[in-house]
Amino acid sequence: MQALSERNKKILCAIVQSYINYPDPVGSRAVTKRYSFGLSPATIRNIMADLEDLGFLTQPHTSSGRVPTDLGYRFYVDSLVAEESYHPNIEVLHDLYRKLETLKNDIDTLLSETTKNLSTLSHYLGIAMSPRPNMTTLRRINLLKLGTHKIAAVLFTDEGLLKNKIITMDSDFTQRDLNRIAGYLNSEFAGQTVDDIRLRIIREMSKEKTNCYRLISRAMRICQEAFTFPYSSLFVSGLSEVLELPDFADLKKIRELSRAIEEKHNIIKLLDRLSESEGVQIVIGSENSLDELKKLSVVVSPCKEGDLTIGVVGIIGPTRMNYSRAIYIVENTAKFITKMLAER
Amino acid sequence: MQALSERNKKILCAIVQSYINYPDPVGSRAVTKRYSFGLSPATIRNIMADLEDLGFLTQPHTSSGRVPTDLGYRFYVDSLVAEESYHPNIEVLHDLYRKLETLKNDIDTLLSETTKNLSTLSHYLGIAMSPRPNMTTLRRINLLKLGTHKIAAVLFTDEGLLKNKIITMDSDFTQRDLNRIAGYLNSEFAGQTVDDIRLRIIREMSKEKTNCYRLISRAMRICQEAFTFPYSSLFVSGLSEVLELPDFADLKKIRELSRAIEEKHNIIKLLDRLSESEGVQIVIGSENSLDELKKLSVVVSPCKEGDLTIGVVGIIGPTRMNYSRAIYIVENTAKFITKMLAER
DNA sequence: TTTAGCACTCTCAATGCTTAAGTGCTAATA
DNA sequence: TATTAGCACTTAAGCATTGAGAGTGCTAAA
Repeated sequence: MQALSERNKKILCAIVQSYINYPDPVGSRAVTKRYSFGLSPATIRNIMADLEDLGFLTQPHTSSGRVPTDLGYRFYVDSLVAEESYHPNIEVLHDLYRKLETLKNDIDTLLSETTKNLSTLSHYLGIAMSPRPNMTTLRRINLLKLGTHKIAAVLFTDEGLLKNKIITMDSDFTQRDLNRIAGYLNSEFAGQTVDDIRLRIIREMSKEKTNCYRLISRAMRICQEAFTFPYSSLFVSGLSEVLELPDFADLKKIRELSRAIEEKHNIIKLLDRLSESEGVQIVIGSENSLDELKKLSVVVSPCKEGDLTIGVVGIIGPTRMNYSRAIYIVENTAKFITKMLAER
Repeated sequence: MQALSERNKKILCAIVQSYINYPDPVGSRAVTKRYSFGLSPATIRNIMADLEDLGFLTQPHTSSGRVPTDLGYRFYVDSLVAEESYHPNIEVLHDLYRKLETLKNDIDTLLSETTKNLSTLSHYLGIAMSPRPNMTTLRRINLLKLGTHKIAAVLFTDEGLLKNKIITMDSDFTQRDLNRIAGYLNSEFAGQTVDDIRLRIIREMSKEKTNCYRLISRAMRICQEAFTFPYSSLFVSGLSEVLELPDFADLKKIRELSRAIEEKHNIIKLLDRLSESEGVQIVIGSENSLDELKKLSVVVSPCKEGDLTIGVVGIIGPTRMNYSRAIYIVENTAKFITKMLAER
């Protein structure tokens, strides 16, 4: 079992390419017809058998054409340089995203609309996520008295997130109290991540018994609630788009897909991990650690402004995905969103 | 063509009931077997033919059992009094909703979790919607300076909604300016609905040229943005639940369903309309004005606290729905949510 | 008015048959 | 030695046929 010859690499890529374009297993004759390697079907057959032995291809059943394995797709994606594949014109993308300009102050709506763009462009599921509030850097906190025992905490972060929480307290506060507390919190905590702040609060709280400053002890109690955010918002759209694909022609596949996207929790974790790196990340089928995604591929890119991750955008689709196109779309979407958010 | 005899009504209901329990068209023999009317299949056949003529039943094809039409379901639902049908124990519901107690200050998360409850309980799609900010009554507005030219407007409404918006202005403001403007706005607008306020602002703006008070003219410009909310949040979940139903066994139906739930816009409008009435509302198949919903049924109930609508919860499922159970679930869910929100 | 009986209709699952696509292997060829 | 032509073999998929089963409508009898 020797390594891949240059020629065989090309043939492997051609097979993958062909399968991506036409949803049928590709046979030896199809390869000779669609690509001109100057080889006869019989030779291609031999090579295909070799590629199968190496784990790049499989046969759905004896005597049908070959289909790429996840390893095959991986090889193809890794050797994708500048495919001649047809992409949506950059202008089209530009126009689509220009329409979202007005939303740049409302991250959630912006991201949710972005997923619609992603899915109409790619015909796969569009996904987008705002940064987890827990990982963001506090710029400013304001406390507003809403009613007896009720306080609104308004958090504003470096990433441009504006989050609010209603807190119900045992004791009552005047707005003046709250201003002083907020002032204290800002001086102490501004510039730290919400997570770090939470940690510090827990430490402070344990010291609290011995703490004679009422201000601080009260501030701590408020914070404990204010800095606890239950979720990061994940937006998904384009289900009806995906259901048109031949890859999701049977009920079982659809069930799997729907389960995958209902477990937002898991996808959030995945995206969190993927958004640590830079640029477009691609996870193909079984490479995925999540069971629900083992038959799907994920193409995502973080939107980064310097070191700050201000969002993640991407696509989920079948492993038989037009990767070249998907990468192009995700890459440029990330660029547009980043630019838009940077201009705020 | 005479009106329905009492006996025929009972038989119609029995047929609908049977079809709801078992997903196969019901034949004359099945009726005599499952319900004891003391009549032979032949008689039932005659009656069924009559019921078909009256538009309550149809046959998928000559020589199969009958299936209720939307009119048939409507008749059944209207004559549902206290069905003996088996409902989830009220305790189960109670337990499920008690788990959401901690979310009562965060309406969006509360509603989103509620849809999950609704769908696991009913096996249909769970839906929930918070009131449109536009229709809510302003209790209080606060303006916070975020940075140069950037203001956060925090709105708090009688319904307990807390909304914020980031506004970018041409000119800069000090926090003192903003406080004065907010004070003015509160004295002028508190107690009015956001929609009314918008109207008034437009009127004020046209007078503005002649208005020499800088305070007011500035306030108006801020408001114009602050009181424009793009959407009302609709939560939907339970797709994978629904895909298990025999009613959605074929691809076409699933596509229709997925298109229906991606048009959130339309559903929001529908729910808005339905939430004006009180108690559980039921819309069956073609009774629905939306094309996407013409093959589905909707069971919803507003959550009302006095005159204030603080949310809508409900279920979307096939017309072949266990209405009795659905009504029970929706009714009690609405009660729990209302109670929970009233206790805030 | 109800019922039994019967011919008729339609779906559905199973069967067998044919076709088309594609393979692997062997032997001939450059 | 690598490539190719040829051929037997495998499998899925489409198609018509068949029979069973469920259900109907109608007629005539109770």
